[in-house]
Amino acid sequence: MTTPAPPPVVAVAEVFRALASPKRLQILEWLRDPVANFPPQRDGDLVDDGVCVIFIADKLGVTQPTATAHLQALARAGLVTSKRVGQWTFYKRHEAAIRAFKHQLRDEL
Amino acid sequence: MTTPAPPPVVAVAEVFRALASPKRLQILEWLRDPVANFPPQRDGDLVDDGVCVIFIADKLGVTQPTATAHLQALARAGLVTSKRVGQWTFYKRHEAAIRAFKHQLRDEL
DNA sequence: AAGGGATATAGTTAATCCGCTATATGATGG
DNA sequence: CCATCATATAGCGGATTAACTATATCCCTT
Repeated sequence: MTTPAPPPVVAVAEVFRALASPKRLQILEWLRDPVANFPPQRDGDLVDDGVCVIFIADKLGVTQPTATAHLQALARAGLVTSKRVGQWTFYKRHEAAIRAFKHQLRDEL
Repeated sequence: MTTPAPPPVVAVAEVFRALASPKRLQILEWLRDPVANFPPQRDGDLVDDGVCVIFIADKLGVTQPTATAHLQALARAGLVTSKRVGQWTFYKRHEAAIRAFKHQLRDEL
């Protein structure tokens, strides 16, 4: 499952819902600097492609399906994108969407 | 129950949780301009004191206890303050806390 | 083509959330 | 005081969430 780059139109409340979880906030924070927070990856660049699910699951201390669910929630909110490369799915921050969300808050909150 | 003015120290995730609800977002938006959004109030100034629970419940289309629960959630997150005056409890936005939260997001999100 | 590895999905359980009704509390006004 | 009004709390049912295990799918490698 690969999430396209253009930020999906998502209700503000749904973005907040995605952010209303310490685990998901933790993921977003780690993804700000993947090289510093995750081991080297063979088949994809940590920065350009993103981080594979298992690294995130391990570091979060949850099983792989649970990590997948968290990452999909973030993707539905448009905060991360996913990129399938072979058998891996790499997730990374969708910086443009995050920036757009912050600007929206500046006006609407 | 009156909430004191100084913004309580609240985990970011809890603020997001409070914001992850269309009804609560609606309340916050209405409270940006109480005079435009609510009828005149006899025993308290809409702007200075805040808006009473029943006005908000009616406009939200929920019962009074449900509105109280939403308002308490917002208060726990530090986004609104409450002020008891006689038999009324007036709620209004805690602008300083909201501003502080937005600044925090600018750095941390 | 077969085995194995990475991810996704299905299904379960416990916990939390959201709405309601009923009731308690607290203040006001005859 | 007593009735009433505004708010808070208690308690309940239905819906969602978060975690898990088990399994399916998909892709690579041999």
